[in-house]
Amino acid sequence: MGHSTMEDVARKAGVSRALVSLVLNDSPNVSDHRRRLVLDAAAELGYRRNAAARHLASRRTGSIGVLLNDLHNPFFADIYDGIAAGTEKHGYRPLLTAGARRPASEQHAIDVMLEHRVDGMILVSPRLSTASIATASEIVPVVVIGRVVRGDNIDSVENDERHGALLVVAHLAELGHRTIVHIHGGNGAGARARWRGYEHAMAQFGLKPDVLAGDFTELAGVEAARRLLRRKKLPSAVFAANDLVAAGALDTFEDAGLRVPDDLSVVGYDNTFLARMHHVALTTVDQSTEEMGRTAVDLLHQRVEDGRVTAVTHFVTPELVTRRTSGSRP
Amino acid sequence: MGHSTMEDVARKAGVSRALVSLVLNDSPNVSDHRRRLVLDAAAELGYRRNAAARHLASRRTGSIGVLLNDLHNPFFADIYDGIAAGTEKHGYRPLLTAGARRPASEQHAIDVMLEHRVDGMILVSPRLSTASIATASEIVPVVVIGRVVRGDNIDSVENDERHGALLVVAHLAELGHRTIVHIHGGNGAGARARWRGYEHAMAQFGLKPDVLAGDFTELAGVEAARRLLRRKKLPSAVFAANDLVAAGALDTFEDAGLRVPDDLSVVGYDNTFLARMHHVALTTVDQSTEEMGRTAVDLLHQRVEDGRVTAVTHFVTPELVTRRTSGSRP
DNA sequence: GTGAAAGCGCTAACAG
DNA sequence: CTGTTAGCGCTTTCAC
Repeated sequence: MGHSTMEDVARKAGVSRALVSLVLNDSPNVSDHRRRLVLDAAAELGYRRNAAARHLASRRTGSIGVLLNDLHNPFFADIYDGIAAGTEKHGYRPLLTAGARRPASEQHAIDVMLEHRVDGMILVSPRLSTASIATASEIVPVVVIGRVVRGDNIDSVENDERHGALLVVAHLAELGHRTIVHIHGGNGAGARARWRGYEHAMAQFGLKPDVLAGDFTELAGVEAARRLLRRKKLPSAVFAANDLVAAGALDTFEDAGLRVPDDLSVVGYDNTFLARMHHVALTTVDQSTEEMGRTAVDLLHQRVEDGRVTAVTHFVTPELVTRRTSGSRP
Repeated sequence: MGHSTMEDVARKAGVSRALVSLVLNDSPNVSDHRRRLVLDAAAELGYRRNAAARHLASRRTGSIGVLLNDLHNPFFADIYDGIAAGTEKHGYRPLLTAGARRPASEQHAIDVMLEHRVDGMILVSPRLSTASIATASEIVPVVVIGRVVRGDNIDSVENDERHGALLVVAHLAELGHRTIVHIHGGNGAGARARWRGYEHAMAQFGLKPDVLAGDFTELAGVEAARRLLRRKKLPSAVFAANDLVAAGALDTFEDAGLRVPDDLSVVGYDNTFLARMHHVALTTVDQSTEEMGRTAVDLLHQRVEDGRVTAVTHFVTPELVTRRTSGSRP
C-alpha cells in the first residue's frame, strides 16, 4: 500500500525524474535501453501516475464530464454507448455522473465536474435551468443532448421533435384515430418541444389536441392512464412522451381489461429495448441514440481541439417504428 | 473563461489566501464578517476550487470508484441508487465508470480510478479476473458486489445464491414441475454460484438438473429459448439467470405460440422494474439491491475511516416474488 | 539525450 | 483569529 512516485521509479531505474516523465508520456527522444529500464522499474513498483499531479502541472485533464439524467431509463444507456465510443476515439476520459432526475443533484454534479476541470461537458436531457447551463458554459464548452439551449459556448444535439411528433400523429390519423391524447414529459428535457410538435401536428390534421400531465417515468404513465380510465369516454389512441411512459400506460390499460391495440392504440418514443421486446412490441419513434452520443463528443472535440467558437446544432431525423401496439381505430 | 484561483479571491476580498482556504473548508474559526467577504468575492469571480490541487495537497480525494458492469441492465441502476445514498451519507464523491461487460474495458476503468487515487472502490458484478481484483485490492480497499472474491483487503456483498436458487426450485417443484431448465449467466458475476445453487436444489428435490449456456443479457435469453424450442420435448419450467434473460426467453416462447404459464413457467432473478411491469409480471427473486449498494459504501467507510483490516462478507437474504409467469405444471 | 529548477493551486502546520 | 511557510507529484522550460 502507499503509492510510489516518479522519484521512486527514477531512483530504482537509476535515471532522473524528468526522464521517467518523458518515457511515461511516450516521448520519442528516449533511448530504447533507458526506456526499458524505466518501464521495468515502474512495473516492479506497481507505479501508477497521479492524475491530480499530472493535471495540476499540465493545465489540462483530458476528461470530459457526462451527466446522465436518469440511470433507470434505458434511453440513457443507449446514448452513453455512443458517448463511450466517441471518447475512446478521441482519447478522452469520460467522467460520468447521474442526476437522478432532480435539478439539485444535477447542479451538484456539474459543480463536481467543474471542480475536476473537465475540458468540456455533455449534458444528456438535463432538467437544470437554462441559466445554470449558461453559467457552466461560460467556463467550459457544453453540449446538450435532447433539449434546445442557446448560447455561444453551447452546442446541441437534438432530434427533430416536430417531425417526430408529426410521424406519430400522422400514423395514428391514417389508422383512423380522431382522439389522440398526449401524455407529456413534464419538466423533462425536450418534453415541451415534443408536446408542441404534437399540438402542431394535430392542428395539421384538423384534430383537437388533448394533453395529460406526466413525466419521463413509468410511474407517470401509470398515473396518466388511471386518470384516463376515469373519464367517461376514452380516447382511441395515446401518444406517450417516451417508452417508459408508454410501458406504464400499457400496463395499466391491460390491467383494466382493455386490449391494445384493439380497444386503444399506444405509441412511445425512443425505441429502447423495452419497445423492442416482442412481449411489449411498442410502436415508437427511433432517434438514433448511438449517433447522438458520438456526435456530442465530436462537437466537443471541435471546440477543444480545433478552436471552433460558433454554436452548432446537430439535428437527427427521427423515424417511426411500427409494431404491435398501434392499430386501426376501434 | 479561465479559472480564478484562491489567490484571486483573497486579493479581491482583501484577506490572505489561507483565510480563503479556511472559509471554503468550513472552518469554525473565522469571523462572520470575513466569511461573508470571502464568500462574496468567490461568488463574484465564479471561483471553483481545483479538485486536483486540493487532492494533491491534502493527500486524500474523498472519492470512491464505482464500476458498473452494464449500464443496460436495470439491476445496476437499482444498485447505484443504494450506492448514491451511501456516498451522500458519508460525504464521498462517487467516480462512476461503466464496463460494458468486457473484462478489458473493466481493467481500463480500474486503472483510471487508481490514477485518480480513489479512497476505495466498489465493483458491481465485475467480470475481471480474480487476480486483477486482488492486485487492485493491494492498493485500495475493494468491495465486490454480486460475486465472491476472497482477499484481506476485499469485502463482499452478496445475496445467498444457494438460498435464492432453492426458493425458485422449491416454488416450481411445489407447482408440480419436474423438468426445470436453468439458463445460466455464462461468465457473469455470480452466475456460477447461482447455477451451483440450482443443481444443489434440484438434487434436494430428486430432480435431474438441466443447464443451458447463457449470459446476463436479453439476447442470451432469446438464444437459449430458441435452442430449447428445437428440442423434441420442452421442459415445463425455465429458471433464467436474471430478469433480462427471462424477458428474452419469455418473448421467444410467446412468439412461438406458447402460452406462459399455461404451457411453460418462466422465473427470473433480480426483481428489476422489468419484472414488476404488469405486462411482463415475471416471477423472480428479489435481492434488496438498494441495501446492497448502501452496505457496500458502509463497508468501505469502515476500512477508510475506522481502519478495519479484516475481510467482511455481507449476506443479503433473497426473497421469492411470485407473479404471473409461474403456474402449475401443464 | 539528459538533469536542474520552477511552478501548477491548494492544504496544513506554524508562528504571530 | 490571521499571515507565512513548506511542500503534495508532476510537467515543462531551459541549459548542458
